[in-house]
Amino acid sequence: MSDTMLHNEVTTDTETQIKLAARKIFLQKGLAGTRLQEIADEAGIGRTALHYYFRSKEKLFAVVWKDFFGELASRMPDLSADNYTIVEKMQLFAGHYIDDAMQKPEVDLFLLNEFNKNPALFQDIQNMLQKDFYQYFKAGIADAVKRGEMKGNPEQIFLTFLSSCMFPFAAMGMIKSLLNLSDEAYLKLMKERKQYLIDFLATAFKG
Amino acid sequence: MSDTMLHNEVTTDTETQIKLAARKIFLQKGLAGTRLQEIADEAGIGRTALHYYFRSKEKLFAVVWKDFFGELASRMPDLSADNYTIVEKMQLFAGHYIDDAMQKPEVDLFLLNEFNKNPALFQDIQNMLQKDFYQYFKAGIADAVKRGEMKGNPEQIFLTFLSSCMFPFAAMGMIKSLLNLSDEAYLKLMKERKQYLIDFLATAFKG
DNA sequence: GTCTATATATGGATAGAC
DNA sequence: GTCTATCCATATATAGAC
Repeated sequence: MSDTMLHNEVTTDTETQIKLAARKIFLQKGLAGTRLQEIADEAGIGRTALHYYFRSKEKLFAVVWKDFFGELASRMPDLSADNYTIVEKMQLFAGHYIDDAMQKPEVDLFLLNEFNKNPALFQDIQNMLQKDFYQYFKAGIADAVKRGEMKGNPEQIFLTFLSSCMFPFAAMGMIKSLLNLSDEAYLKLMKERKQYLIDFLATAFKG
Repeated sequence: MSDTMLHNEVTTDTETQIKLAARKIFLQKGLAGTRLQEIADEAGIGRTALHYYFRSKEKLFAVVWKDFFGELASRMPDLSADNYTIVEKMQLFAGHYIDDAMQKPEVDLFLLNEFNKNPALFQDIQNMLQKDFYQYFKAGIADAVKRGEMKGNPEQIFLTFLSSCMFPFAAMGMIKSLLNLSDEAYLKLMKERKQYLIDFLATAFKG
């Protein structure tokens, strides 16, 4: 309680430790699968002390979820410049996405699960990147279709595009089993996938 | 205990009821997320009575998992005939896959989760469809690449192919939120996707 | 303000009633 | 053979100790 501690706390204070621990466990196990005990152990704190800092498991999850989503914006490169074609923007996005996902491959399946179980979570982040992200690409794709540069329903094209980025990470466990890959071999495959996807996107939707 | 009941039991006996209930709940919630109470309620039986029919939760899951996988073989059309090109085989598979997945769209995310959490589950079904399924398509794609009919790494092509079939169902919740779709609109989009994918696969990997 | 002892609920499994 | 009363472990949350 000394005055000297008042505004000097670094990012290693208890509250931050808890947030980091919670983030790690929630990402691995999801909301329902996470036990507060695990978070407490990871944070090096007593189990019930968590309730002092965050009233409940749901409250803690809500905080982590918001932090987490702000950070996810890094998967969205700056596409505001008009001197890119929609295909180039898709290539840019795919490249950024894979670079980022390779650092935290658990994120993709986590997102699918939490959105699936709790659609309300989407409301929380409407103002962040998601809604714009879809409308942005859909409009660009629709334009390209009109000009005859792409073939097919813009919604379907968008889904195929998103699938090709997200699925290989969301399905990490299945892919490792199915293709019989070690952790290293899997990461190598994902690294190769960056260039593959950029090449693929250049022509895939021309029809 | 009368003799008349011995071999006459239909598929509505308690054991079958439990299996059906377990299948439904496990698919929705996964192994870890499922509470035996829910299965018991769904089956109209006491909670602890489950232990009489199936010794433990894991045993019950194992039974359901096997049944479930046998049934999944329906997503694999007969591709043995040699008079199909690999592209035609991919189109056939995609069509069957979407028809089947529309009947039970929870299956895809369930599979991703269970394979991710428990790689050992894969061993159980090695003799069924999966291993062959991958090697089969990979070999066909590699041949097409050699002949110059396709461009790119066969593994990446396979991943993109699988992504385009599986992801739209695995990400159902996210897609409904992101595209702002009702249940009906989502199913309509998936129905359209069948023809879209068949058209897409015809040219997507030509490079 | 920070954390712990304790309460309450719920999950799964066993032993044994009918 | 079928199901229930009960046990034990674990989960979250509160009240209160320091």
